[in-house]
Amino acid sequence: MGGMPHRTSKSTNPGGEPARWLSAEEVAAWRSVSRMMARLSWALEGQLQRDAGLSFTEYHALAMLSEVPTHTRRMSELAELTNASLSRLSHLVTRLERRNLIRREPDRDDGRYTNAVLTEEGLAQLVANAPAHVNTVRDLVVDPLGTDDLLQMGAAADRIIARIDGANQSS
Amino acid sequence: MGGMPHRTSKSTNPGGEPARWLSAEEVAAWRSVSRMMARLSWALEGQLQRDAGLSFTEYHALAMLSEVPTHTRRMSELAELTNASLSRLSHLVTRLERRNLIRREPDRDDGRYTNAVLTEEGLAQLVANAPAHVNTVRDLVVDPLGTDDLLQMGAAADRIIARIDGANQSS
DNA sequence: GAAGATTGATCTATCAATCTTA
DNA sequence: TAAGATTGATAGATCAATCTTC
Repeated sequence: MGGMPHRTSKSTNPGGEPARWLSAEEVAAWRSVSRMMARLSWALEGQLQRDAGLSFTEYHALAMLSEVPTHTRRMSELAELTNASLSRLSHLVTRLERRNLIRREPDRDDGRYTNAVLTEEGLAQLVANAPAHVNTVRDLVVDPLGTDDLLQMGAAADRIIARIDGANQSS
Repeated sequence: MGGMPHRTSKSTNPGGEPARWLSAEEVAAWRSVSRMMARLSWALEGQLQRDAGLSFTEYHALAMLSEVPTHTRRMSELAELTNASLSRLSHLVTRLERRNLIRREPDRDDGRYTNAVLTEEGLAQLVANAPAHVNTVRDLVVDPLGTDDLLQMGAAADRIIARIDGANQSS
C-alpha cells in the first residue's frame, strides 16, 4: 500500500556474485522484452502527449479516478494504481490541479488522508481522449498479439510483478 | 537506424474515434503488462543505481560497447541499441565521458560520425557489475517465467516492436 | 541540402527532509 | 511516534534549434 517504495530498499540479490549466465536464446528473449518495454512506453507516451497533452501516468490518474462513482481516491491508493511513488504522484497532482483536471480535499474522517477528486473538466478530458488511446493500445498490443497471447503475457507479467513485490516486501 | 524518432511523428491511429473497446479480460491482461513494465524498469533501475551508480541505459551503453572487439560504436548505432534517442544518448555519453567510462572520437573516414569508445575503466565498471545485474534479471524475470514462457514473451515482444517500428516508418 | 550529432531551455522524476494529523 | 502526504534541490529526458561534415 502507498505506491512504490524508495529505490534505497534492499537489493534483490544479497549474495551478489557469482552470476549463473543466461543461455543465448534467453538473452535474446530478454532483450526483446526490454526493448518492447522501452519502445512501447515511448509510443504510448507520445500518442497521449500529442493527442491529449497528458503523460501516460497523468492519463491513468484521471482514468483510475473515473472508475469509482465518487470520482475520488486517496493519494496513496492512486499512487499504487498508477504505479507511481507517492512523491511523484503528489507533484503530478499539483500540476493537474493547476490545470483544473483534479482537485484535492482532505478526508473528513481522518485528516491524514488527502483525497484526489476528478473535476468535470478532468472527466471531459478523459472522455475526449480515451477512444484514441484505447485504439492505440489495440493497434500496438492487442492486435499484434491476439487475445490468447495477450492473456498469456498478462499471466506472465503477473508472475514477474509478484516476484518484485515479494522481493521488496522482505526488506 | 539512428535511435528513436521524435515523438512528434504522426499518430498511429489517424482515424481516431470511435474506439472498439476491449473485453474485460483483455483490459486486465493489458493492465498487468503495463504494471509489469513500470515495476520492472523501476526495480532494475534501482538495482543498478544502488550497486553500480549507473542507470539502466548507461549500463547498456557500456554493455553494447563491450560486445564488439574494438569496443567502439557510432553514436547513432549505440542509440538504436540502447533504445535511446540520439539527443538523449549524446547527453548521457557526455556524463559518462566526465566519469571516464566512455570517450568520444570522430570517425577517421567520415567526420560526420562520432564514435563512442569504452575506456578501460568503463570496461572494469561493467565487468564488476554485470554479475549482480544478470542475477537480478534472472531472479525477477527468468526464474519466475521459466525458459519456455520467457521465449514466448520474447516472441510476443518482437511482434509488438515490429508493429511500432512499422507504424513509425509510414509517417 | 542532408545526415549525424550536439546544445540549451524546459519539464519531470527522484531522493531526502519535512510537515501534519492521529 | 508512525502513517500519509508534501516540499525543495538535484539530476535526467525531451524538444526544438543549431552545428558540422560530406
